[in-house]
Amino acid sequence: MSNSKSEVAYALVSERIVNGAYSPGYRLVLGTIAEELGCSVVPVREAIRRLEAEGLVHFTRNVGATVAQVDSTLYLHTMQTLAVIEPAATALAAAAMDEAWLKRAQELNDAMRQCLEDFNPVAFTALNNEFHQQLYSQCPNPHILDLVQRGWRRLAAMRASSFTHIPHRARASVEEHQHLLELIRAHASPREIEEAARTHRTNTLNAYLDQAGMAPSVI
Amino acid sequence: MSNSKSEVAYALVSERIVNGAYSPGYRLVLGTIAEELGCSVVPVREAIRRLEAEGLVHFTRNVGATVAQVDSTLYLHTMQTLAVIEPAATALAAAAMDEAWLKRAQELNDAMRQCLEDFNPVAFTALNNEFHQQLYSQCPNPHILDLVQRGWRRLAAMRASSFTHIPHRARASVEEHQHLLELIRAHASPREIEEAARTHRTNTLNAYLDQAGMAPSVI
DNA sequence: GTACATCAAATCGTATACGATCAGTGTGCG
DNA sequence: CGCACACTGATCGTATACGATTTGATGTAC
Repeated sequence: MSNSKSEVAYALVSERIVNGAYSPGYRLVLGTIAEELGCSVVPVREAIRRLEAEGLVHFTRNVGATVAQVDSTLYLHTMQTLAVIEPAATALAAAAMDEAWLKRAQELNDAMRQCLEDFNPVAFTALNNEFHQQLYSQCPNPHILDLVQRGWRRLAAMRASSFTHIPHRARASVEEHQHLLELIRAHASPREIEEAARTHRTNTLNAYLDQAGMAPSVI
Repeated sequence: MSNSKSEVAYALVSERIVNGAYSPGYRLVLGTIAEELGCSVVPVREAIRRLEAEGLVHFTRNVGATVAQVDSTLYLHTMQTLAVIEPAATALAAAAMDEAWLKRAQELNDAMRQCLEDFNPVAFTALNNEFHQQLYSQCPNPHILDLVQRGWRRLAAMRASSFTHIPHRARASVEEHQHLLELIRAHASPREIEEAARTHRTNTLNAYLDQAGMAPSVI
């Protein structure tokens, strides 16, 4: 028995938020979830508080928890944070990347390119997530790695509200990925790699901001 | 009654860790803390889990919690994370900085310079913290701001082993602060400000690493 | 003397119970 | 007719109780 009940509760609620079963604003009642899980409210409570700390749910004392509402400001803030952290994680990870890792990343990006031909945006998004994870997963700094993963989780949670639909960025993304891979393959300096990764992320963020009629991010 | 008991417990334990009353490795027993607070273990448990999420305590299932051990690796990771985030926070905050804020920051740095003359390292460290907080506190992105504050809290918790060991950095710090202030005053680009702030932090980190006989940080 | 099984104390994990707090609703008064 | 206030149902916050797990020690066999 490796899992405590509070971990089970955490996994369940977390999963449902990320895959959209609980949409933003949905009210999370401790008693109801506990009943569904066949346990008492105590472990559920702990799970909810953990989710609150990650920003996936909003919690008000004596009132209860709801799945975090997504608005463009929240998206901006999350994406901006990721724009700072993920490139750093990638740059740190680059040193630890061997041929096998690079090969896998290259395959993922090639598959993304294929998705462009096939007009398959769902697969494209999935591959995009996997590609980025492949790049930063070797980051030797666990704090930074953790922050990046949290950021992506939050983005995944708000994917349901179709914030990430910026189709005309897809082709440029693939090219920017390719450039990044070539820098890593050539053992470019960490700063160059970080710079390229940040440009990639900032471009995506600004494409969204532009579409929403907002000013571009200063970072 | 604005504070719940779990918040009180959180504040108490947190305070004791940061000010050193609970030193690293100290065993945090739920029942004992609950008794001291005059409440049951449930709120204490929640507080401990929150502290775990922040990295201030280490928690093992069915065993218990201890104050996080500090080693040079942990210091490196925390400092490296801060080296990525804090400069970004400062750059974002720069746009929102008015004259009053700049003036206050200048006063703090001048006071630090005075501490150099007076050989007052304790006051110097306190002013240093305040100076940095002054810089990033106006950051309009609450996620980034939160991450920076958590980083500083962790450093505070391990302060015993950090800043006091690299006194020769103090004078350079003041000069780097001054440079940063001048960039902000001149409305330099966010990237320039970020670059200067990162150089400042990386220099401090590398001074520590060098002294510890470790290789400099790649970021 | 060492290795292993067994046991007991300490501590955590969770269930249940009850008091506290809040949002919504209805009623009385202005 | 509108506002203020008390009431009510739902839900959270915490106390208490007990079972589950770990750890370290003790005893026994080899």
